[in-house]
Amino acid sequence: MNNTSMLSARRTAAFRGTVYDYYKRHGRNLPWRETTDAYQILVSEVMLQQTQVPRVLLKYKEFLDCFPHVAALAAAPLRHVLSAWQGLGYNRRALMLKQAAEEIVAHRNGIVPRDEKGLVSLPGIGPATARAVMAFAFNEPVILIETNIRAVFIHHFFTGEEPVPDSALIPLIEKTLDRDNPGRWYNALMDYGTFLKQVHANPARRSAHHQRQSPFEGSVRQIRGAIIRLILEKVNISPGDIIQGLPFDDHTVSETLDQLEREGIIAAKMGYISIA
DNA sequence: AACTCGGGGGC
DNA sequence: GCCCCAGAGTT
Repeated sequence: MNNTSMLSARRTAAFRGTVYDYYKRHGRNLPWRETTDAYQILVSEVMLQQTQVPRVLLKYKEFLDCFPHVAALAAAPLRHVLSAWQGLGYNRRALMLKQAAEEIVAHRNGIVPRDEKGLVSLPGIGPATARAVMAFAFNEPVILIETNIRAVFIHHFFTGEEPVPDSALIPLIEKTLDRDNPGRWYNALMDYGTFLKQVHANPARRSAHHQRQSPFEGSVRQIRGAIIRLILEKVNISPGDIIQGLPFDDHTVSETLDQLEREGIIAAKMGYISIA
């Protein structure tokens, strides 16, 4: 009952109807759905990696005002990019997005790749982001899997089953894909998945690929975020100032500074720390 | 396959 | 408190 051969044309049509019916009534109006500009969509997809829609809404337009096209982002100082990124978390995404923009300007004539291979070759862009850009910017009929889509297919086709690997979802996604408008279809799936999570225990938790996060309080990533904020506030700051200014273990802060430097997010020069 | 990377809101 | 989030990179 849960395999592809049992997914009849009738059930396929019914499933699409359920998803599209929800979308027509309760679909979200989101700014990145109002454009087909590949750069603007790429920015939204990177922001949305492990970050909820309401949070991205707070920063998206402002970010595009600061960096309206790929050349602007490529040419911008990382400090400005990180400032615009504050509130989104996972600061290295901002670094990689800027590096991707630099690569596009330097080696791709300023044009965002249209194919998965080209997109995935860019820093910070994996298969999910690449396919999302292909679906939403270029309306390509790719097989897109992310947490909302997992929620929908696991809820509808794998009742009570766990764990559910993506390999079991792919044939269903393939079969039910609306090839007349892949972009609209995936938007509808994601909105419907968000809805399902509100009324059921998160079905995506039954994905074989689901992973709980370690606690934030007391974590290294808490320290990393605090360090970046401190450097953005104060232009000339020494490692000692940072260590003294943060309520965390001195040695851990010191090692975290080294880590951020190795990643190319911050730089040490003449006894001062700055954004790289 | 398991772990790390932010930050905040829902419950 | 615990949970999650339009994932990617590293080991």
